Amino acid sequence: MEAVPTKTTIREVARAAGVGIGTISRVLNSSSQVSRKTRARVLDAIRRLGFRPNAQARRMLKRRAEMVCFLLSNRDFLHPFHARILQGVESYASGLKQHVLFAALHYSPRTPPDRIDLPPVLQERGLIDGVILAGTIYPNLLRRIESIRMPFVAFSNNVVGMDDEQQFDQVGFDDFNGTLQATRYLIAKGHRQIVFAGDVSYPWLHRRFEGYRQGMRENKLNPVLITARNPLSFGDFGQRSVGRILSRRSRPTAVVAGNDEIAFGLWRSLCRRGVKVPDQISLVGFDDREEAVLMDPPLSTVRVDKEEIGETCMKMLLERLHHPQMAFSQRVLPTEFVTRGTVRHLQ
Amino acid sequence: MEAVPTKTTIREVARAAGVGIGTISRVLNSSSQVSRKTRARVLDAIRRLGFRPNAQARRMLKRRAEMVCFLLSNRDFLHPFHARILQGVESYASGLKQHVLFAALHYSPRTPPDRIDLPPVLQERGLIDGVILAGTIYPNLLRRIESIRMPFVAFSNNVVGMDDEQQFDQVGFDDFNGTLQATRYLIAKGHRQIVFAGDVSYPWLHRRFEGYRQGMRENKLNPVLITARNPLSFGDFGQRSVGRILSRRSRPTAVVAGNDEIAFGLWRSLCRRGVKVPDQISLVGFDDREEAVLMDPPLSTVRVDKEEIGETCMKMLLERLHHPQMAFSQRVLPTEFVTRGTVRHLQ
DNA sequence: AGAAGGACTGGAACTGGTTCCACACCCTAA
DNA sequence: TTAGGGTGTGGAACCAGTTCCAGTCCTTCT
Repeated sequence: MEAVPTKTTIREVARAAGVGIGTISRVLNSSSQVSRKTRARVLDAIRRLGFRPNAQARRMLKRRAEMVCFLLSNRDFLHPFHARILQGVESYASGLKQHVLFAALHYSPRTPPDRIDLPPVLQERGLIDGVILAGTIYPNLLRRIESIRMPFVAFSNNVVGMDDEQQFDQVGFDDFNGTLQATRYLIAKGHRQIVFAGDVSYPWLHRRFEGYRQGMRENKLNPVLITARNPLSFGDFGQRSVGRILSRRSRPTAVVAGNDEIAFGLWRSLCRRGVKVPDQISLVGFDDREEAVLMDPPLSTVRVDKEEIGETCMKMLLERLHHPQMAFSQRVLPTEFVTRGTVRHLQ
Repeated sequence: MEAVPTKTTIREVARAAGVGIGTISRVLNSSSQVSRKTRARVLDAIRRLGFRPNAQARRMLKRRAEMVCFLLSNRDFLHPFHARILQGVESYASGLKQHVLFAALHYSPRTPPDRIDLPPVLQERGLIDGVILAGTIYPNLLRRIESIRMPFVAFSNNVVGMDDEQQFDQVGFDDFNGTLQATRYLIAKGHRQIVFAGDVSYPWLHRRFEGYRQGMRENKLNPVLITARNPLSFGDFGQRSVGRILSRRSRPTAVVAGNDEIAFGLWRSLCRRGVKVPDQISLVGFDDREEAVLMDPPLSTVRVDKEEIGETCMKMLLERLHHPQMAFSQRVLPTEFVTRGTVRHLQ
């Protein structure tokens, strides 16, 4: 930590150690053979001069930025779900001496691909090796990223409007089996009148609804979908749906909410009407957001390992970078129903 | 978007446009004079060849990475507060074509500075121009960052254990005036028995307590501090404090919570005991986290503009980079009490 | 007409690493 | 004794930009 000259180059180190520049490079990359004596001399010179190699120069030659971009689309803030994915990406990346650039983007699903104004990171060449797409992803963005030949991996649960099985690397979690498990659990606890609350125009909520439906069907029960028109938000949707749920002829004993925000909205509205959860009605959510534990009683919900999603995205992107010709892969991570306090055992 | 040759250099563009390489560079940097005709020819060649300049090469020459690191310390997850600061940093940065690298770090306040294992980003030279420190900051980390001569700006509210007015660039918000305003508001609404709940061994909670105390004193009221031993978390602290608050001889009519998490814990425990907020007791928080609006009734609290903190950090860091010799500056951003539903007008 | 000045342009030199070829040296085998 | 192979080393060439100096050309002034 003594007087560190602002810049030292390998040439100066070479002079100080009385060796050639190639040798310095070899020592730095701890690769090919350098004799024990020479290596020691070089390391000593490096220490004396406080030399730190210039990362930019190496990157230029290596044609690797050792950096990926985490691109969050169409979210006005980095909410806990995506924040944890980012955290997963970063912690895995830093172990491999890879860096993670954070960028945000707002675009409309109707903008033509080549008119999407990508963040500066993606406009320059060589700055990053690849992109991890998070947030809501529409086909035009994917096409745009493809057009600049940027390798990418998408967090697939929020992909919207992809006609058929479009081919790209993706990582997601299992919406279908999450609600299937939750529904089976409710049925095992004696529930028969179970409704699903959620706007199924969102593909991920639709998949969750399908899981619920499967659970109902395999038990010869009648699936019921509750939707509201023009909700302001998921929470608002939950609050508005309560009336329609309670007023059904045969009153449901349990609700499968499309996500935790909806569950929260339902719960709040139920509280206000004096309907006790879980005594009078049971409730399960999906996502296991922080709020799930804040509710009283804490919400039984479907857990998703967000860090693992991030880690898997990063892992897959690195594979893609090393094998550009590799076939596309799609990982679906398992989800797990967690029992807390909002489901009552009937009978 | 036709066939884009993987790599094109300015020399090829120069050849295609029939000009010299210097001219290409001048056009790219839109700086010095290039005749209208030449510029058009060059731009056309760039478009035809699908040329995108190599960012690494420019960075190397310019000796600027145009990149800063957002370093989050000692948080096991990027919670909404810091996530929004990051978002503020990024949105301001991207307007200036600066990039933001996300990195996390865990360290103990007792590790000697030179033993702190910095993330890879900070170990290489030239990768980033400076650092924005967020999360909990102890003196040893600051010393470490100084020792590698890395310009930095710290988000100062969570700085812990800085003996005297140590000199460095910092941005924070006004803890003192936040609770002062909140306390004055409560007093204006007729409250006299007001207590403060929070563990004041955290410097920021201590400052908030001082603001509360000031508010009480200037109205000749007696400040009361409620603390609990060994809480697991702020939420837990809130829950545990309720007993001590309610059992006071002259029962308080209002509680100033050290932060929203404590307020949430208090509220929950009050609900359980059947004590109505705000009918039987008023409650105010601090931070304006998302949860504040989820509570029922929504929490009156002190708002902090997190995006603005991020933006100011970035702005200050850029100034520091342009004027390395400039005197250190400390910005304190204002806070604002927001009225929602948890304060009752007495009398 | 000639000089002076400004606008524009070409390209060599440069940045700070990596790569690779040539070469020195030593040891062993023929 | 000489050829041959392996190990270790020096440094030119390179990457893809920027910088800057010198030179051309065209005005404008004297």
